[in-house]
Amino acid sequence: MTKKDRIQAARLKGFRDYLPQLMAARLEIMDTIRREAALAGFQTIGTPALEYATTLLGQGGDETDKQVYRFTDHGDRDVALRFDLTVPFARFVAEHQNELSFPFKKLQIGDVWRGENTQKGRYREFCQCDLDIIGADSAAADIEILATFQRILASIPCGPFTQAVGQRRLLSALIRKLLGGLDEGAETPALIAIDKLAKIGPDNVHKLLTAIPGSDSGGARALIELLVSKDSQGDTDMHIVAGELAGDESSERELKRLQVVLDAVRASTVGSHGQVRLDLSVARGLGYYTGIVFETTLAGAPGIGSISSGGRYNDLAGRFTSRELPGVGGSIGLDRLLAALEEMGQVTSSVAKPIFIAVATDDALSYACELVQTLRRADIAADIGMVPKLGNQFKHADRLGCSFVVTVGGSEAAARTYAIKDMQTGHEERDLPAAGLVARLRS
RNA sequence: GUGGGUGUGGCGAAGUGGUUAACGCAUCGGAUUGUGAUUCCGACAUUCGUGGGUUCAAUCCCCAUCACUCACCCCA
Repeated sequence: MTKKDRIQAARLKGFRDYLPQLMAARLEIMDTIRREAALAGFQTIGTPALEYATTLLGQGGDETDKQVYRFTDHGDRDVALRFDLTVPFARFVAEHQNELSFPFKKLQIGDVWRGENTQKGRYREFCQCDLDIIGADSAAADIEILATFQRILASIPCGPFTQAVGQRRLLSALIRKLLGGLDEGAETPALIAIDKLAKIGPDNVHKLLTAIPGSDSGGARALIELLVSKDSQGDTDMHIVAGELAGDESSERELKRLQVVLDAVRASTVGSHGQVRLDLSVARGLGYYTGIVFETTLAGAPGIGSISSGGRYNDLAGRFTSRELPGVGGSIGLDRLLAALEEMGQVTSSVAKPIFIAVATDDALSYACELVQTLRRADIAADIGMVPKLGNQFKHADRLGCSFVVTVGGSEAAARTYAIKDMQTGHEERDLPAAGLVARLRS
């Protein structure tokens, strides 16, 4: 085959390969998430990567619909790759509602696809880890979600992080109260503008707000003022918010519940290197949130943006069923988190290095295989030399990072002995009885 | 979709209008056919993203195109 005929080995933009080191770190994070989620009583589910396009489209607005990978399959069906895990979950719940018992706590880890432009920490194929509790509109459910995300991130070596918690209904109430008579449908742009407060600053947000039809400039100023003012802990000042919304019964209820939730999450995550911050300016663009919303950023990688986010939604499955199922949940962007860890130089994994069995002469192969199996049966990771020349086998063992190399040849096979070399010190012991190998390595 | 940047071997990277395109890392082979990481020797780009133009001559100049990348938008 000439060079011209060869196909250029290349990946699609936004799609990644994972070399062993990165993949090991990735799997370790997944393990942590699984472990913590299971400890908190979340059950793992799975859904297909491909769904009917009608299931997925029309949920997040035009912007997201445009990014959906959509095509016609071999049976002429209009299909699409899932864009997130939440919408397929809504379909899942509607379809299996009689087989689930509520409240249902769910974990789902899976890849999703978005055909948007790539950027640092943003890919077209990436893994999300979603935790949701569906079938309960309670402070307890909100607490479980926030606290579990806290615990998970605290178990990952990602350094200090901040979980900023907002409340969509309270924010809406403030917008209605202060911005005056907004036109129909003008609340969403107001939310989006406020969401940018931390990023573009008060003045720019004020410009955006006053550009919205029906909004009041002085009110916008007051709203921003209120959102920016923080109490001694760095939280949005609850007393000011309470004063502003006094007399509005439902807001007072929401406020009280929010206080309970924050107190409980803080109490249950004492000692974690993550902190919870009340920040009512956290709004999140997605339209379906109806209660708490949250966004998590790492202190060590601010440029990466949010690595975990979510909130409460009270009728997610409404498109599929008449049954009203309130839920709260969120997701961790595994690949974005990994990008952050890479940026911080924190990609580590503690995968056990195997004991390497080097085969000095061909007549020892069967004996070497026997030793390898003995080690593996004893739960000790073991690898075997597969290339000619002992030197090459040692070189390979060295590159794998093996601490010990066990060497066997014809004479060892006959005597059922082995030689073992400590790769750090270079010291080798010979003629040890094979029967003691497992015990020798455990010591 | 809009704006900026960059394209030289697996990776990093030098280079110049003119005969063989530095170097480093990685990889492979040997020195050393029962012992690695050190050392030494050797191999590894008919070619500088692609197409066209200028020129006696282009990796280097010009045009186009594509790819990648960063930012905006949106979001994990």
